[in-house]
Amino acid sequence: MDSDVQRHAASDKGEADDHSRPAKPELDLNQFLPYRLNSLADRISQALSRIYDQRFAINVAEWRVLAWLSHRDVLTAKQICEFTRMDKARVSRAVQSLEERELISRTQSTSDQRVHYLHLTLAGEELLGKLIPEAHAWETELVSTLTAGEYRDLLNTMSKLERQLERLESQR
Amino acid sequence: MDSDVQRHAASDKGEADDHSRPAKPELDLNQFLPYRLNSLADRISQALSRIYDQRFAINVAEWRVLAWLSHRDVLTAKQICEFTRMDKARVSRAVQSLEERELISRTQSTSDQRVHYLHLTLAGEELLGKLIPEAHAWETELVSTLTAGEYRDLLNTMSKLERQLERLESQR
DNA sequence: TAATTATAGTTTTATTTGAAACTAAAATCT
DNA sequence: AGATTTTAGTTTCAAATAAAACTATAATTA
Repeated sequence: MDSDVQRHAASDKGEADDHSRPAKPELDLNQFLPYRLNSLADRISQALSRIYDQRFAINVAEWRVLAWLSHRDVLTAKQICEFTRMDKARVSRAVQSLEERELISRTQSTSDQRVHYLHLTLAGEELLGKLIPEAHAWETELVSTLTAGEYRDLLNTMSKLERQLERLESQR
Repeated sequence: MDSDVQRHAASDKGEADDHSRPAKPELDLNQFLPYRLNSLADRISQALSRIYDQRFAINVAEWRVLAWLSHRDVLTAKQICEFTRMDKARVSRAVQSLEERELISRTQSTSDQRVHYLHLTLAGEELLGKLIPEAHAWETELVSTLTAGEYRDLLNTMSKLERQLERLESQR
């Protein structure tokens, strides 16, 4: 394959047989999981966000808020931060814009004046009624070349990586 | 084949008998590949970029440029754009900053005054000499819970998705 | 109960980024 | 050859974002 890529150490640099100098390090980004994962995710995200954006004028943050609300009915901004792992400022802005467009509404908690319960409005549900099937259809097309087993394994492997990430992050 | 993947579109909600109100759409983001992939990639990228950033004051764009140069010795900015799929402005800035720090150097092509050949300086190689092993070690830890087969399958599946993405993108 | 600390959410500030405009050089066309 | 278009790379501009400061409430503690 990419056999000859390996070669070309620190070769022609002149200091010739210098012992102290470290061998030329090399990294094939295409074999490097973080890079591969990131660029794949990026491409997918961009392709999909074209749907959100062009057809519904929704950005990714807004889409995530809506999607979680479709799933959980009532949530606070804090919870959305946790679930989506988005920054609270980003969530705050998404919520604000969705409320302005009356796709969601907020009701202040009586027991704690700081928290606001978020829920979809009818308009929000209607929008999701169109958007979700489209998103699903797109995903289906994307994964249409995978077998059911491959798809399942992919999600499983991703879960494993997530758990390991959890461990690594808690260590530091 | 990809049987059960198909399902759960706008399926069970049956616009059936109820005429006026649309059935409540629902999406479980945790089962939605684009979301899962994106948040996993994001977390990995962030964790890893802490290494680049804290220990070497390198951002992700710069890291990618360096990594490709470790791999290919001499590249133009254009090529780096293609390989990394990064915006040319972003590449331009990364190159600029790396050159200022003398981690890479540029030599103008004699045959075409517009292009500049980029290559690592000795300092750049030295930095990579430390950074690459660390990045590799981190990746190894990350995937340490996967079997060799799982890891291979993951990369394969990702390649499939990339190819499909290519197809989908060329269609539109 | 008063003072301190923590929490939910917003706003401000600075940075990052992509898109578009731009520059200079090359390639193509007439 | 001169005019037009393309290309490589940079700079400018506007939008998105994260981090930090901030506001208002609630919880803790002394």
